[in-house]
Amino acid sequence: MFLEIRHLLSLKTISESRNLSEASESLHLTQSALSHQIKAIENYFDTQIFQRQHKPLQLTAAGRRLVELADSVLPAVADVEYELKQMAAGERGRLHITIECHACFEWLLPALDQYRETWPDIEIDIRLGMSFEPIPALSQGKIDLVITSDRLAAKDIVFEELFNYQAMLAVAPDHPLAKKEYIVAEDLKNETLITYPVERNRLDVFTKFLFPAGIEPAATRQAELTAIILQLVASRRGVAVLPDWVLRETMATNNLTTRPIGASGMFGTLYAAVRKTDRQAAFIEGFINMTREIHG
Amino acid sequence: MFLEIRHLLSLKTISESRNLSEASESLHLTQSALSHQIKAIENYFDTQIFQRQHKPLQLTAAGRRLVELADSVLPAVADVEYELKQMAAGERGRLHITIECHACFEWLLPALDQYRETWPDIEIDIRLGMSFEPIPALSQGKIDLVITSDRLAAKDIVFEELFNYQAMLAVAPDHPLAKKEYIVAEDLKNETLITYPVERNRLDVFTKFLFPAGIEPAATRQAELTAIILQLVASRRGVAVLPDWVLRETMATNNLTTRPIGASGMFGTLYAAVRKTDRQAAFIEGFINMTREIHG
DNA sequence: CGTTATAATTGAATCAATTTCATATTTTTA
DNA sequence: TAAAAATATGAAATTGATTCAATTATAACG
Repeated sequence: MFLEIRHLLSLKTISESRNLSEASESLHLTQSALSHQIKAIENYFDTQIFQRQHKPLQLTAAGRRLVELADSVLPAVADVEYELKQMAAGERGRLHITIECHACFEWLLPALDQYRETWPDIEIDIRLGMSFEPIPALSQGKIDLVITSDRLAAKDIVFEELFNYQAMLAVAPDHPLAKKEYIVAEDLKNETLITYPVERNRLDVFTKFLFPAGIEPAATRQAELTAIILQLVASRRGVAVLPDWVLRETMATNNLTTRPIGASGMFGTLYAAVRKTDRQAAFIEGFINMTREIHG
Repeated sequence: MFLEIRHLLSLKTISESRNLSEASESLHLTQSALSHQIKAIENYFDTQIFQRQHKPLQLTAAGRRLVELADSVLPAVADVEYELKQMAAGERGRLHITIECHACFEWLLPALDQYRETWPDIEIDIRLGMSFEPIPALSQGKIDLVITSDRLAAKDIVFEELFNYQAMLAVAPDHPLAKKEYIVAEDLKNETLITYPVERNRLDVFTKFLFPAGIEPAATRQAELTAIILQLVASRRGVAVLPDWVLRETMATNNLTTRPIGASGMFGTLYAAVRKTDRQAAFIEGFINMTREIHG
């Protein structure tokens, strides 16, 4: 490859000018530089590009082919350069989010609708993190943001605290447990516990509450969607432990009561994990700030 | 514009290699050069292109966009470079021919069929030269070859002799003039002269034969096609002056007799006019040699 | 977990290429 | 035909890219 973008730009400009001197001005070069440039191209290809000795600098067939190339290449390059600058400014980018907690859909989906308004050029996608470990995937650039409650060690990743939540037991208003001030592990011994379909050791109810007390619920059952879980609870088919933000909004409409887990409550924190290199990107900042505001 | 083809080529190669060193080998550069090149791009756009600190050198979103650009730009550039080299070698080019003499169609069209076989990548076109002066058009690159019998002065144009011809009077075999050894101007005083539809001063019969003798034919009539002229002559609707090569082939089939013009005959030469810069091009040489052989 | 091997970065020096400057040549215009 | 405008050219200067040598980082291995 001999040609460079520079050559194409010069050629294009010359073809749009009446003479070399005029072209050289708009290119911020001397006319001599252009003359040398053309000669170099003509030497390399061993063919004329301009019909010399004619007033309105006329292209030869070879010249026309080059200008044609310039016409297709230059705009493409200019576009990409513009896009890259936008990316660098954080106005454009990819935000592929993985969430580990199913319940997060409840606030994430409406939040993203709002986000899209401020960041129209960010390519958003959400994946449920099951088939792969999210933090390595983040390191490798397969995804761009992980919403998680585990702060794992990884040197090129930062964890930004989004908000705290309290896990609450959701029961039907006429359920016996609705009368208790707070729930202890033994209370669940005779209950059906409804959870999202994930491993037990990824559920706080088990890891932080039932396992330590050595208690096993009477039965467990899984449901994919939060709305289904809430309906099951309302119709007294079981109880569920959910973050307070899910329940706060739906308590009234779904006719539910919530009770704290344990005497001092069960709390957690949600983090946004991002690559250190992305941390300062405007569209990442924007996402973090927005979610903090929503839950502030 | 900051990006150059060089950058795109490096990027593309790196993206297809396992590491910088490997890429640098196929690019015939040191790995240091590549490292500097990448850094320059990253500095300019203020954004990462590769996910560092990971074994299989992984592209960032920005990097992917650049490789995408390279994928579209590099083949286009390579194609044009190849085409230009072909053009320089004369294997590819444009041969837009203008003919001034209508009769030339008779040998030109079959000749071009033959030419196309040897020069498949030459873009051929024929135009009847009426609306413009052919030699300036040639200078300006609007056309590439003029077939003419006038050798006009023009400094960037060369005239290559193709072949000589004799202008002959075509008459029906039982026409009184068929018995004469040769034709004198007065012989046409009582004849209908059939010509191609062009100005008189562009017809040799008038400029070289009738005007000097001050003779006007009894009538003139025009016909576009040589075949029509020949038919008209055969059916004794008039006489016509045509180059010998036209008549040689059709004399037998069309039942015609030919007679020389003047005691010493009327001769002419056909030239191919081309730009000096094109003269050496293989496909121009090819055209000239072919027509010379046909008429040799 | 430290050691070795491999790969990437960095800064300085070198080398190559492009641009400018000054001038000559060519072409156009009056 | 002279003057003006445009282009071409060669040498010097500048810019920019590449290499070299050394350092640092990363992966591989015992």
